Amino acid sequence: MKPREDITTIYEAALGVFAEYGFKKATLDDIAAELGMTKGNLYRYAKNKKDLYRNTVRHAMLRWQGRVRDAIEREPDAERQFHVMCRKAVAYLAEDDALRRLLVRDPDIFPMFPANDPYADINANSVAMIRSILERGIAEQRFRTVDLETVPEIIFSVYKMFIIRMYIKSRDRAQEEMFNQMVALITQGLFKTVS
Amino acid sequence: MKPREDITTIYEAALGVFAEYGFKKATLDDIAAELGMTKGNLYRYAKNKKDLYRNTVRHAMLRWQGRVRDAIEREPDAERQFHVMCRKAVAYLAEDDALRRLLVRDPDIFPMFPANDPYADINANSVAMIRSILERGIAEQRFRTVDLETVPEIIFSVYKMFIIRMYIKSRDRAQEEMFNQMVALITQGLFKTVS
DNA sequence: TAAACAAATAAACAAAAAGTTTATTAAAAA
DNA sequence: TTTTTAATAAACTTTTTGTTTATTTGTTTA
Repeated sequence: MKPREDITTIYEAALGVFAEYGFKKATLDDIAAELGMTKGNLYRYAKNKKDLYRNTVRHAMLRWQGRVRDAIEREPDAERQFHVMCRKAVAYLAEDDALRRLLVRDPDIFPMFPANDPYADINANSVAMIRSILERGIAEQRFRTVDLETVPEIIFSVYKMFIIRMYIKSRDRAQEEMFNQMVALITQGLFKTVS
Repeated sequence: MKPREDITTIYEAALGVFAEYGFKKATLDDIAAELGMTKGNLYRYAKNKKDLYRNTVRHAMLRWQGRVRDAIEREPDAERQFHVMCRKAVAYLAEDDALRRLLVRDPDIFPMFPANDPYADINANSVAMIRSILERGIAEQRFRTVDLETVPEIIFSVYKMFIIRMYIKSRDRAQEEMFNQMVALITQGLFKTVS
């Protein structure tokens, strides 16, 4: 059988087109042309346009999340991990023009109300990542004891909100200042010794 | 009767939408929404979509041309006029993001072959402007005597080509250097005393 | 105030475009 | 060669979009 096109290249092409035109104005013909194939063939990789879009966003978000995860893996303690996580998450998003454009356009990616969040599983991973850092910090007696059910969720929500604010209103010095202050605030509330 | 919407605001809105999406992906609904009216009403201002597009481009080009004309009007002699014309034409285009985007997207605006040029009359004005500068320079005995039938056309064509090159391939230092050299070359060929 | 007029809308219509399905072709592996 | 399936091309369906038309709304003016 003819070797199947790597699904990642499909998502990469789709990401570019969706980011450029938005979901509505992007057509399957555009994406197929980008890939040098016909639109009918796209239906071997996704069951419809909406599905292709969702999986494309999912792919980009997972890559983003993966990069953050990789970055914190090498850090020696929970305090460093927390710090690096906060910094790298924005830094990597800043590098990914396409994902950023989608994030600004599509309110479903980071919804204000998490009910029916199409990317709930991915966001759950992020919350889990935060929780495991907190767990470790508490176990090592570097963090204050906090409720591991609610606090990771809250931290994630606040972080999400700031990212949206930073990019929907064009990123400027004032926004970054607020972001830094927010991270400092969370950090101070969390760490036993403020570093 | 209800006062008619100023045609300039129509063109301004249309310019923004056409520049953002391109002719094909821009819809009359988009433009009407931008103006806070319904698409049907647009047919009081243009006889169809293509016509609206043409007039929109025409409007933007005339404004561009007008600014250049204003800039050279105050200059004291033909040499200064020629110099300012060359400089201001690129400078004003650099300021007009929307027109620049259209110019890059739509090969009909500055066609390689002038036959069936939809903006022939506007471009003719530019040629005429160049010709009048040359006439004046020759009359004042500051320019060499050149053929006023062909030389203005040639200068305009060369200039056009450089503008297209500068913006289709992203504008960079090397491109600007070439542009400067071209202007210098024409100037040296034209002026009796090189300034 | 009422008639006249034009601008704007909303809805209808036609044509084009875009999403989806299917029959067929072609290319690779067994 | 046979089998398998990726890919295509074309058919089909639905939606969108360009265009027209009947109606409404708001101004002017007689």
